[in-house]
Amino acid sequence: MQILEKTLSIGLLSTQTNCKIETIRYYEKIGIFPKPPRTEGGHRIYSENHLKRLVFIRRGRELGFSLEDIRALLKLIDGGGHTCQQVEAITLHHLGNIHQKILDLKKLEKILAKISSQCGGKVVPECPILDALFERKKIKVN
Amino acid sequence: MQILEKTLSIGLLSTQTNCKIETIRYYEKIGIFPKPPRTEGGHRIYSENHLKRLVFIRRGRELGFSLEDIRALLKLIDGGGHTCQQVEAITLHHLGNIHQKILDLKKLEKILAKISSQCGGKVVPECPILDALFERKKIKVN
DNA sequence: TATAGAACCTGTAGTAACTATAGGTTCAAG
DNA sequence: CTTGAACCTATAGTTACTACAGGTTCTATA
Repeated sequence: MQILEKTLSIGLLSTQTNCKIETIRYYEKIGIFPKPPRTEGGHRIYSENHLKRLVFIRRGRELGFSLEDIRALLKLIDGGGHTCQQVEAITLHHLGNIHQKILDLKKLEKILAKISSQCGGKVVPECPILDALFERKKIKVN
Repeated sequence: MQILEKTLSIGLLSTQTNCKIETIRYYEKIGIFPKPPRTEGGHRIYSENHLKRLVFIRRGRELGFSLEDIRALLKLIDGGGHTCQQVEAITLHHLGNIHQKILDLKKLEKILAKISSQCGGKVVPECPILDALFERKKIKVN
């Protein structure tokens, strides 16, 4: 009884993971994705394990983790003896970043909305937005 | 009666605008900031007008405008016959982008917070965060 | 089995908005 | 006149890909 493992060409892996072929090769080049075996002619042959790992990477990217974050997570996984707390730490750090970014953007939104609302639509060079941009000091938001 | 205009070295311009020297030279290279006259030895000499324009660019960047947005705004200004509405259009477009980004990040925050909250701190490879990352389908957020 | 063309290969350059470095020149103060 | 701070150019690095160009291999059909 022979065990036949399912294999995938790079094109198939690409469509299954929604990850462009160039990106897969890029991941391989920067060492976040393992080099697969090749056919005689040099085409890459992937296994189910490769697929799983690429899904992990793409999912992490979707969730806004940097490739370095993901590299760290994969290292934990590969190491084997990882704690859930170690993983949580990376995640919480990332969450903090996201939260800060949201705050910054909200502030920005307020400022822009404020100066934009003063816009009268004049034809002459009298524009509160431009004035605000020429101002060196920051605009106060309440 | 002689008119003496105030001039600035690149270092002074840099400190006054909080913009690194390299960045100033970069802006010049990509054509968003005008080439200034030089001393005999080749050092750049800036005027008050340069200062004003650089403040404008930096302020725009602080507000999250892309350099291309800023280029467009400057073109309007330089053209002279710009409408406040044209300026508003660019701003509103930018505001839309910001708003979308906030929504995306909030969604992300929710997902991450959710999977992270399930974390028990186990030592063994049983971690809801990693499980979530290995999942191909998206996590539902209420 | 021959062949056409789809799929793959490598290597390089481009994207945004800077930052950093190397190796050299000019300026200003003492 | 000398010293060293400030300046100069040109190039490469950053993040996470994407997009070529120019060539080779695989596979399906006649």
